[in-house]
Order: sequence, then C-alpha cells, then structure tokens
Amino acid sequence: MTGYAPAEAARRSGFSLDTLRYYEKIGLLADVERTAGGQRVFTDDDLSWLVLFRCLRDTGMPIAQMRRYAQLAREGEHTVDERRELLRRHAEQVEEQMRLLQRQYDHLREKIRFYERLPGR
Amino acid sequence: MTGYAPAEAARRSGFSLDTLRYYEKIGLLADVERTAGGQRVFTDDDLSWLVLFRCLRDTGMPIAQMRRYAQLAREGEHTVDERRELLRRHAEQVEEQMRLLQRQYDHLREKIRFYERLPGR
DNA sequence: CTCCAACCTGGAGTGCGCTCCAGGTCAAGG
DNA sequence: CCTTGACCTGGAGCGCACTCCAGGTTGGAG
Repeated sequence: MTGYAPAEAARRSGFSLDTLRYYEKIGLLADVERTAGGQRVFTDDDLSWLVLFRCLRDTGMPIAQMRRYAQLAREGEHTVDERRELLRRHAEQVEEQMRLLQRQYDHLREKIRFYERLPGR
Repeated sequence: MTGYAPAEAARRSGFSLDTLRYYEKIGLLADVERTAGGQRVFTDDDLSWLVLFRCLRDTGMPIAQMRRYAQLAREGEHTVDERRELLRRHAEQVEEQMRLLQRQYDHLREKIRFYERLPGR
C-alpha cells in the first residue's frame, strides 16, 4: 500500500520529477515499479534511497560515486565492507570541506568587520 | 618591484594560468599590467584580489556576484555600503550552507555507525 | 645572436548535473 | 464515455566554471 505517484515522490524527496527520471536512467535508482500502463510507482524503499542520495549530494559526492555505492548495495551483503569504507572516505572529505568552509567564512567575516569599522559609518 | 610573472602568480594564488586569464577576460581582474611585449605582470594588489576571489569562490559565491563586487570596488568609496551588504548577505548564505553540511554530515556518520554495528564485524 | 620555455590571442571544447522539449499515452473525476 | 492533467520516452539544450588548442610572440640564459 506504500506506493507513491511520481509527483508525490518528487515532493517528498525534494528532487524534481526530471531528476528522478534522470537518476533512474543513469542507474542510480534501479527497478522502479510501474503500473500496467507504464507509469512509475515509488516505494518507501525508493524514498529512503532518495534521502540517502540527498545526503550524499548535499555533501558533495559526485554522482559516479553514488552510483558505485548503489551498485555495491545491489550486489549483496558481501560488499558491506567496501560500502562502509566508501562512506568513511567520503566523510573524511566532508570534514576537510567543513574546515575549509569555516576558514573562508572567518576570512569573510573579517572582511565584513573591515567595512564595519570604516570611518564615517 | 613587486611584480609577478604569470606562472608565479598562478603558484601563489592557487588558480591556474588559464583561470587567471579567464578572470581577466570576464572582467573580474581588471587592468592587469603588461610588459612592453604584452606579457602580464601581476602586482601584490592583484594577488590580494585573488585571495579574496578564492575566499568567495570556496564559499560558493557565483562568479557573476564576484564581478559585481569587483565592479563596485572600482567605482569608488561611495559603494562601500553596498559592498558591505553584499558580503553580509553572502555570509548569511554561507552560514546556512554550513548548517546544512553539518546536518548531512551527522546523517552520514549515523549511516557509517550502522555499518560498524552490523553483526559479524 | 640563438634558442626554447614561457607567454600571448581568440575561440572551441569539456564535465557535471540537471532541465527542457515534442509528441504522444494514461487514468481518475464528472 | 470524455476530458484533462499527470505522466511517458528519447534526445537536445543549458549554465557554470573552467580547460584546452592552434598558431604565433617574447625574453632571459648561454
């Protein structure tokens, strides 16, 4: 009973309908169910994949790597080590990204303070 | 005496030579000096602009907006209010970006913990 | 003076991640 | 039934930020 129409899946995942179709086309999202007439029906499982993709995408993982992860997951339990390692390496890159962002943010705030201290304001 | 050859400016700024030429072409970097023969000579002032561009770019500012900022700075002192506001608005977006990144990073770490707690490991 | 690595220009090409389109099909409300 | 809005496909197009290229010039070391 948990089947979502395309528009509903788009709304819930925050991806556009075009993006959902694109993700299926490139093999990120596999085997999406269809009605007899060929229209997509998304399951809760598809939705939770989409939540994961959003997390990975928001943290800057390239689509090729997300595809690799999804591929491994489809291959079965013997790939759990590799999947965990893939996520760990990605997390390290995210940490680096956060440090850089913080550093540049601090730099930006300093620049703003320079403007705030300008005489005449 | 503080003039840098293109390769040196690239090394110091971390931008490629092609990127430096591109930034000049689109009007981010204006009036770069030249030798009699037409080769670029970068000043310390150019270099500090590049440091700023790196900061803004690393924090996700689109080039069009960096151009606007550079344009304002060239127009003179009467644009300081607008420049400060531009940077402030950008800083707010960076804060939002940092919150999202942190949130998704936490999500990612949870996923990794799930793998670490898997039986049999 | 000669050499050659570094530089120049205008313009084409690239990679990523979508986004849009034309021309049709499906399915639920009235 | 009929309508109409949501959906389908394959493929082209887009926006961004570079990156590369061909074909020619420059300038410092030897």
